[in-house]
Amino acid sequence: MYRTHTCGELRAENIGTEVKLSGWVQKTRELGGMTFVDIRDRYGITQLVFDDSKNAQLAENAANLGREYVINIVGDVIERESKNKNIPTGEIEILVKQLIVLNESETPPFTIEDETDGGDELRMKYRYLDLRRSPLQKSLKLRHDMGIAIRNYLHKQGFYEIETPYLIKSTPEGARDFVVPSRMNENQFYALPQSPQTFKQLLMVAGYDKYFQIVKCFRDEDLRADRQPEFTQIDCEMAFVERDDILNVFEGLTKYLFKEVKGFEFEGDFQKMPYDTAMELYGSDKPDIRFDMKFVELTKTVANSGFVVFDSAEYVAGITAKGCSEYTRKQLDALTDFVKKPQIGAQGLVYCKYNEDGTLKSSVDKFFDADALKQWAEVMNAEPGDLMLILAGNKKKTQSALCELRLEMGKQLGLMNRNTFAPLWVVDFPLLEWNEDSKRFFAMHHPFTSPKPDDLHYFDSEPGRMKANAYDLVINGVEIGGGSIRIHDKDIQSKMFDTLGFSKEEANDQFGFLMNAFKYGAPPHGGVAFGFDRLVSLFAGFDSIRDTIAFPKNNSGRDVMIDSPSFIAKEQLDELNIQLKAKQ
RNA sequence: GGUCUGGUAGUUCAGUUGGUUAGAAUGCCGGCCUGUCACGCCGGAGGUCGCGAGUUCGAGUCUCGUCCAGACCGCCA
Repeated sequence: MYRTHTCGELRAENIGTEVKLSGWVQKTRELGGMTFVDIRDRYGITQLVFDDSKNAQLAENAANLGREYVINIVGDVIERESKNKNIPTGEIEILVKQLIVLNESETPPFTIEDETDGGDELRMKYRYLDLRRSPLQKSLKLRHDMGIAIRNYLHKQGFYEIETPYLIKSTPEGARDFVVPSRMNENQFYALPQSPQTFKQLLMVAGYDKYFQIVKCFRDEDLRADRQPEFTQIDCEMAFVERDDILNVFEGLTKYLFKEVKGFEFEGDFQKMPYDTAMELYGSDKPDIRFDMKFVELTKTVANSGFVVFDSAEYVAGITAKGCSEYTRKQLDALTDFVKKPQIGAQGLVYCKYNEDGTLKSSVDKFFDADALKQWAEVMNAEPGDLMLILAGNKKKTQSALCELRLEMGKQLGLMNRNTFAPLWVVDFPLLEWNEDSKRFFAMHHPFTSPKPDDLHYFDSEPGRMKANAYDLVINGVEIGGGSIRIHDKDIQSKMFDTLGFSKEEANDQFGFLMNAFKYGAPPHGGVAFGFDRLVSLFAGFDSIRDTIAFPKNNSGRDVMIDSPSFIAKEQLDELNIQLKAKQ
């Protein structure tokens, strides 16, 4: 037996008992005749004490312990002479009688402490050491707790967790597939699933009308702080439901998680906002509604002034930053530089200060007199003390630039509190997106998404006008997940493939199994998938999802600890009948 | 595919206009220290300035290339 207790549980009431502990050496503090050693496991830290005058050999052995040695001790719990109120075990210490070194350790390349001195690169290379640190252990515990809560909730609601295969079939739509060669089927490849989409629909056809799975998905696309090549979804599907049945269940799940795991309760129902409204008011399909600062369109208000930037613009809109009329020239220049960054892409920024004394000062006074500016203020709901920031140009680009500016102002004004949670459902997405390069429509969500029934008649006349019965859950400007009511009618599905430019043969080749299934009584169904990693990082207050994952990959999709991906032996390639091509 | 930022001691960083032997903190090693808990004090070791070219009398510093890491744009149904 290695231990009678963990390193985090001994308290004053244990004084006088003999205990056995195992753990890692956090730190040794030698004070001449006396040595203190902190022993750590995932439950906490306990102080060991060695007294030279009582056992000189033992004290010397203790003094020779290095950081991260794995040790096993037997000793008596005693009351500390000087207590430490900062840690739960601070009232007691262990007077050690026996010390066994279970394993020595090299000095780790960074300190195993809450605030480590290690940089990201090093921490990733030695991830198993990084994972010893308490913030990471808390993060993985949070992830575990959330997983359990999700399973409990959905189980109680009558859902079955059903596994679906990882080795599936490559399909042309959507993200790039990760591909796996098949040895037994020469020159053929499996693909790893981008999501279990078609399988969960087949489970609906099979009559498992409430399905879920906490499941890995794989997409071979470029990465970001909140994107990994393999990530985890809470994947769900229900049959005999309409949109609001699904929203209710998963709004319920979201509220349950916040309450169980964070002790946070939402008031009332989540807002439902049509996509068009989200774009108009926030310039984004995932608006951060922790703060207001909505867009106000000014295209008509500012028309025909002689200011060519506005006059020639398809779209002019602005936001009102409360209490910012005192912004200095330097701050305004910085905002202008911000919107002109290539990533933001605006040509310039027009501002108008509504001064405390009621006067108005804009960067375009040459073209607009006081009355005109007053009218801006009225339309934009600005009051003395406020600052109006206005962008103009192509509608789509200007909306997205103004969205970035709004978020930047929210950041500068401290309106994006990590402990505030503002959820909403964005609904009624466009069904299709026109792609200019390939001159064809793409499904905005995926090709199995049902059009809104009222829009079905546009299929032949104006497909681009159709709205989808699709929805996203957005919290604090993060897309937590989304879903849709699916097409369950083989004729509509076939029409959808037509519109997406699939020939009958292609559709049959790629998705024939689904169309076939739909011939045998497919129930109306729909579902949702939440990004589990993102949800955990939102709960943990992280900017990146990486520290919610035990072994994440870096920016380039590499695991720097195991050094993957890697080359494989020629024999392996031969067996797979694969020949590598030299890079051009 | 693109834009930007960074790479100097085990680690985190500083390093001026291109100029003597590249510094600090921390960690590590040795010594002292009986109530520390960021222990303290004294001493010591520790450097391919990412890599390769170039400019120069002289490059950590300037130029070009390249590799690595991070953030973002494109991309991610």
